[in-house]
Amino acid sequence: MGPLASARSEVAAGSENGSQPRETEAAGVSDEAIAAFVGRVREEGARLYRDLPWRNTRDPYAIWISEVMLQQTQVARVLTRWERFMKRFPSVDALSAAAVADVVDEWQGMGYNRRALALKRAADICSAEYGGALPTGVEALRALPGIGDATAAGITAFSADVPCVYIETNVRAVFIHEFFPEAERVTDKELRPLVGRACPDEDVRGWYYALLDVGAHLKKTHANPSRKAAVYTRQSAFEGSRRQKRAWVLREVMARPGLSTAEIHRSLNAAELAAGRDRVSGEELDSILAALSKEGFFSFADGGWRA
DNA sequence: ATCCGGCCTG
DNA sequence: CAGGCGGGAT
Repeated sequence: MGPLASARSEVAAGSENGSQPRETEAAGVSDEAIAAFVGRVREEGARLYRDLPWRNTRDPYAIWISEVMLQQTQVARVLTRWERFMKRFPSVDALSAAAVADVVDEWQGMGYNRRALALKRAADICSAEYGGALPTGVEALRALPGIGDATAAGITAFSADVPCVYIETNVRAVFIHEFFPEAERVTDKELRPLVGRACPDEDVRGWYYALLDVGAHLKKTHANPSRKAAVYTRQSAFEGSRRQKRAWVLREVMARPGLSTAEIHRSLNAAELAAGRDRVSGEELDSILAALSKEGFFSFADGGWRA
């Protein structure tokens, strides 16, 4: 029995449950249909293959960094940053030895700065507990900060070629397009058995590259099928948002360590006014500083904020 | 405006 | 389960 036995039997069991509304649409998919689908994706994936730099390594660390960067950041931007990051922090131990501020600094421009903190924390754990290597297996990876189901499976598939259920937006797009064409809302719980059944025992890495490439292509030629995923949510506007101010405050403190709250408030208001927006209340700035401080980006000492 | 090879917290 | 979290490319 391979590691996906549970996913496979889940489907077998699910097919006897006629009360689920979508059984007729997807869970009743035959093994032959899955095999045909796999063949088509493999074929189209070969034509659409993207030779991305992080695909030319099996180093779990390098792949981990790429997977975290690719969490909600598009390939085109990661392409401009992955090698630079790898050069500056070439290994788990190098990342662990670095200062938090340097990791956050390197991350600037990637978005979702929390990922940099999680990366650094996970590196510390790996350095201390796993001798500077990443743990193996989805479970152990999943336990590290910043690594969820998708990233754990991605690292496992791409570095170890071990069968696993890797579900992210491109994979969702392909499976929804193929198996849930009429559905309005598809949950990962519904996708998981199918993704598990489709995953091969060998060349897992090639299989998921094909899925990613076909999914990315699908979104260019069709309305994004991932929009029908239950987890799909649209984000509120960035311009003028708290998130924008928060990112601005972090950059400001990184650039000019030791700033007082009042000084940050003054320059933030200047920036907001220059952008044609209202002043920011002291309460909002305090709240932002408290959040950034609590999350570990920086702290207050000697009258100023610094990383 | 849309959306990105998601994760974490309440 | 909902909401917060970046910022650039198209």
